[in-house]
Amino acid sequence: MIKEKIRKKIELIIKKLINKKIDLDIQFPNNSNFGDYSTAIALKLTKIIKKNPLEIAQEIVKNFDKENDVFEKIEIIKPGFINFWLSKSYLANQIIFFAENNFNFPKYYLGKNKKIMIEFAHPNTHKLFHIGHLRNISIGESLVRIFESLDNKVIRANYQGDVGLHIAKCLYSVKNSINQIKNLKTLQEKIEFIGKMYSEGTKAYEENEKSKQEIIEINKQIYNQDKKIINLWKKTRKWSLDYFNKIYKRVYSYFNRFYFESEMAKRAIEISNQALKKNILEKSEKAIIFNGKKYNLDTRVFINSLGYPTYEGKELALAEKEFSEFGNLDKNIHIVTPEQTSFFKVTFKVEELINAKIKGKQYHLAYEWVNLKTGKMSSRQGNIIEANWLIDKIKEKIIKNFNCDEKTAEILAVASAKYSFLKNSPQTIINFDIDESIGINGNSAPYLIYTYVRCQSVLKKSNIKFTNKILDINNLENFELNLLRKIYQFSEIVLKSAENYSPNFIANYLYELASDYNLFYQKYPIIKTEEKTKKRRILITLAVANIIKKGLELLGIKTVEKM
RNA sequence: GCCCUUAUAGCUUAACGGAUAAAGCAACGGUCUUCGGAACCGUUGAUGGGGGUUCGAUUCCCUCUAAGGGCACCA
Repeated sequence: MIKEKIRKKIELIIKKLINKKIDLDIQFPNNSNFGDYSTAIALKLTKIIKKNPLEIAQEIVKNFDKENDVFEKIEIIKPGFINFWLSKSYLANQIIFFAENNFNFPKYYLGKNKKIMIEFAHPNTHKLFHIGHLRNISIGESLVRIFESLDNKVIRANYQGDVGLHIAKCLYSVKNSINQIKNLKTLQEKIEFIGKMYSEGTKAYEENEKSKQEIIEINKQIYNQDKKIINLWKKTRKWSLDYFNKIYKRVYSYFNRFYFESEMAKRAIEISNQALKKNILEKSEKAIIFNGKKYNLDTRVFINSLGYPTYEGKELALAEKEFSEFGNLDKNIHIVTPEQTSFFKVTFKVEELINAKIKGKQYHLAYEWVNLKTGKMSSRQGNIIEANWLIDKIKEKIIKNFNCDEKTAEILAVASAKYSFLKNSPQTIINFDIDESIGINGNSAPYLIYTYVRCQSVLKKSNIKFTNKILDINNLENFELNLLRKIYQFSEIVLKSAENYSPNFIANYLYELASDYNLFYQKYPIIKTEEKTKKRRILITLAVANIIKKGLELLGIKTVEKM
């Protein structure tokens, strides 16, 4: 990585100047007039070295070994920026790698075992898989692929809630409508049925004291795997899981390990009691709690006064399994909404008090909600947007607007939905509007895929056989040079996405790359030009196509060859 | 009451303490005898208010306003 190279060289120079280590920022400037890499280190050093920043910059540049071939020039600009320009020949060589589908991804590990777990999706059974889950699974799937591309072993985990009051509410209503079950034919009908049962159960719970008591009783029965409810629970639970599996398949995800809340209860109680003996947890009003005051954290209940484990208690059992089933993990990334921040701070603390080895390895990636412009989604209000429904809707729109076949429309619809979530940072709340939010023009997946298809078409028509791939850098147009410089950045953008747990850097990079290519395509002939130029432009086209395909793959998005 | 987020153009969003705040949608105007027009170009338009730190703040700190979330037996 050239970035690291520059960093090390400057660090050495600075060490000689002031004998101190300094935080160096080296970046891709957002304006291409400022070179391929840029640093403001001279400006920062003015405090330490009492000199004019321009003088400091000159001192650094004077001692910087340019290695002839790699750097073309190094400029010092106005207040004290140092801008590095890569040479055309160096860029040309790099582009050949991309044209050969060799992306030179750096290795980036979150620890010495090179093994991480990403825990994502986690829908609750007996409920719909909605667009919030779709955002979650899109982010999770993408991060898995990004970390794998940087040479990590990634374990895909999914923690699904299959016990709890929401299920008791649902089953309460199911019991009252038990004779309807035999009329349910398709999986879709079954899912709609339990959805309806859930909202009826919720209503009964709130409006009728007797129903409420019954639901609480059912909840206990589920925990105890009571014969009175177990078969109905198993049956309806299976419907949900089948439905989830269909969705996972539809969006190209799979998991190495499904965890279920129902498998945690017993162990949760044991671990909590052990922690109680060690004074990590304490007893209060018949419950077992963690007193967070000492650590400036919230106080939370792990075992309730009836002796049942809460979500917190079960999390201890989950962590134990996760950290023991796959060898030594370096990091466990939980992709969960921010309202759980307090919950995770507390459970992480308790877990590391129980087992010091876990310390620092748990990470809560707080991704935000998808809200509706009309308000927050809530199953009680019945304004949930289901993931499948959304994808179907986009699919219809694509078929209507572009007149393409069903198979292509399916790929484009899934791509559009995922991309529209992934192009945003995970930490921003998305205010969702069905017509505006899922783009099929502009900065959208179909635009990227279209660009890819266009490249493929050019490549097919060009009909060039390369004996050896050499990119001729004579008479380079500025548009081409800009493209070379953009192409060059790909591997480092992937690294940046990993470092920040943010697939959106890749998404936005791909969009810029595709825009640059389309502009170039518009302005210059690729095939209808003299031989050397043609070969060069074909190589650029090949590199762009490969990067779009690979980049989308890292986002968990499929491409098509024709559309 | 205490704690945590968030506030960027009409709307939805980008921006790693840096250089002229970047796009899409919407609106308006243009490019077409094309290597795929699902494209390309142009115009209008923004950092909630007030302080501070810094050579430099959308980014860090304080404060006000507004919105969201969390703080013992829900998940």
